[in-house]
Amino acid sequence: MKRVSLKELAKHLGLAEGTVSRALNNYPDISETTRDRVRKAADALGYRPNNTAKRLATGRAEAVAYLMPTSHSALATPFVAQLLQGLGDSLAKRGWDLLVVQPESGEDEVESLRRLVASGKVSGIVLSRPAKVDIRIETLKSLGFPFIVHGRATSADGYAWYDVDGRMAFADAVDHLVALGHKRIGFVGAPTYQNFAQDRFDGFKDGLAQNGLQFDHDLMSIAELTDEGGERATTDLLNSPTPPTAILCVNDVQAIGALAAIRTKGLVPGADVSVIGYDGVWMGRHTNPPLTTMAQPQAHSGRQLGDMLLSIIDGGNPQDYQVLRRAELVRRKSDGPKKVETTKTKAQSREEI
Amino acid sequence: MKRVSLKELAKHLGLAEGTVSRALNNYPDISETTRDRVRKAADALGYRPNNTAKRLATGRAEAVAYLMPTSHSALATPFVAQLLQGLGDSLAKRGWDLLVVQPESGEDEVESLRRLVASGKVSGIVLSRPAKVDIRIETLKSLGFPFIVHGRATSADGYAWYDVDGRMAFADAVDHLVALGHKRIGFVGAPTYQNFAQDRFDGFKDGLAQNGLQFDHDLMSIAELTDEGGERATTDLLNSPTPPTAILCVNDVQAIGALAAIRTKGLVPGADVSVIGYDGVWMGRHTNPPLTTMAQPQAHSGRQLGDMLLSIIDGGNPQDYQVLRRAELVRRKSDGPKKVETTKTKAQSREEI
DNA sequence: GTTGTTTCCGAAAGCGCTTTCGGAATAGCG
DNA sequence: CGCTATTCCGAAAGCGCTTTCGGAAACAAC
Repeated sequence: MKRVSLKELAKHLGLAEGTVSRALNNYPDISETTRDRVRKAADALGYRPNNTAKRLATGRAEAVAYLMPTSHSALATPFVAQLLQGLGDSLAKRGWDLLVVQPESGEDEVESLRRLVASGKVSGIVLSRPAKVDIRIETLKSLGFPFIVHGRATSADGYAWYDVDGRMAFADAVDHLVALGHKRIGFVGAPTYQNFAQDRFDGFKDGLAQNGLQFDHDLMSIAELTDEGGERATTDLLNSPTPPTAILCVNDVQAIGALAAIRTKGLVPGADVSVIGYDGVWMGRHTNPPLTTMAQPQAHSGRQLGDMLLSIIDGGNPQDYQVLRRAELVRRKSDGPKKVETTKTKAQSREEI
Repeated sequence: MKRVSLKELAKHLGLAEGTVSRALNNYPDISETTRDRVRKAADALGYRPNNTAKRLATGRAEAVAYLMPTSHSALATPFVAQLLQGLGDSLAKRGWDLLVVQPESGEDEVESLRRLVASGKVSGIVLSRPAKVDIRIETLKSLGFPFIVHGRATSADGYAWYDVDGRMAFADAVDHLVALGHKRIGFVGAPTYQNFAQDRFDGFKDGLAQNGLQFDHDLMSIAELTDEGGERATTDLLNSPTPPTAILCVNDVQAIGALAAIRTKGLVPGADVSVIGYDGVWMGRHTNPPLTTMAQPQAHSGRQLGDMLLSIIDGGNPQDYQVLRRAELVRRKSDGPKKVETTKTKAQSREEI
């Protein structure tokens, strides 16, 4: 199991180290015959180039880093496994490595980033969940270091990103709800320092506007991105004097909390009040009732991110690598037409009978 | 942003490269005074050692790899984000790197592993989801390469692992169900080439035995580890002439499918037939009804894995690093006492009144 | 047969750091 | 004050590979 070095290989072949190296790396100044000879011997002896040495010599890292989202909520990371898988696939085509790094706790995020690029350990970086104005993006931009963002900051210029259009999705969702007869549509949102939260909120307002509806501050509630958050926010909305008949949640996790809130209020989600989430998490199929949602196109996002980053590292212009995908409505059971009567008028009509 | 090298630092200080290196690495043959001087200058100039060069010189990789589970089912990877986070934390204490690698598709898994250890890119490996007899474990053992397994193979000797006792958990679950009056307990399992599936099945049988119950082949069904799998298997069980009154599922995802199967059969999970899952996935709180489950102690498993691996790399005996943790019952709403009467006898008893 | 081109390979200088070895300078001892 | 221990640092040889440069050999043209 002891490794064969280039030197040994060369000695074995009676060639110079440099020659063997060039042969293996397809330099044009090596004849086909010796190139063949070298290759044969190489895998006969089981030669494996030492990556570390290669990196030192070339200065190329042949690796990229994925920056883990810092949020400590485990719920915020349902997709990272898939994403890493896709990234890995993409990099594997070149034999590159994938590093997972997280900002050291307590350390300045930017300092940590600088260290990463300075370390020379990677030749590209994948960021996720950008803030509205994300200092990491600015840093990397000013450093001229290759990177790509999963998502977008408010300013989408001058760097590469892959995102799905949350704004459009929420506008679509409002359209859908309006088509079902809803007029009082609530919004359960997240703090908008994360850009996606802002985006989706903007989409919500777009949707209202294009349907001639007024934005009503009482119909919106901000909460953290957990089921409990969604539950609390929804409860608040429901307790208002003029509660919404439908609620849009900034993501599925919150939406699931919303369903719970509605049920504990003695109402039935989908009938009494509609709920639409966003993400398309697998679990939505099994909630009570199954969750209608704006589903992200998950497939291969990791691979695409990887391919794009690779192209940029190869010298591509980041501007040329910006892809926006679209979410689509997956109807399940948590949305439905607006009830024609409120409970109050229903009670009245019963009395009339 | 151009990096300062050791050489430059040395020149700046008027010392030799080697001296500076030794000073920074706390060699005893450097006086305190010059050590101080060096340190000060180092961070005044913003010196960052080049990891690649260091690795080449020392032969130490200062990195470990996490081998992604090969299963292509996205559902099989709900925990990897947390796990990676924990691993990262653990490694960060030493400034080590975390690589994520997946077997190149189509390539021999063992060959891929050998390549990884031969590459010298990492000094330790984390494996997950071992098969009953796992060739990767054998390979690494015979290579004498430091590694740790998340989970266990059938043979748990001669290597380090971190696992939660699925066998015990399922025996406990049977106890619980028996205490609730259930006698016909079904088992929805997974193909047993993965050791955890075997373990849990064994635990199920243990539980039956210690409660004086007979194992009945008709009460068990094997399916893939998805919700659909659980749904199909449960439907089969329910359609048998003598259906179970309670069902144990090998994991929560299947259990969620089981709930669906029960509902579509017109029965109510938790009342007509009890369901208990395993894992403790977050979503269980929001299923219909909320899922009772044997929850794994998730917290910090990644960090613990990392710490253990580090110890082994430092020369610890793998045998000394085997930790078995225990799952605990989280009661929600999908289990309940066995109905005292079947619908048939219920009818009879009514007549008697 | 001389000069000019190509073709193909050897030699050697790094890449940035570690680590062994030996020796100068200082200290300790009689 | 001379002699052996200590302390502290400089020098140099790598780690395994890449890449530039120059030149020998082979071929072409006149």
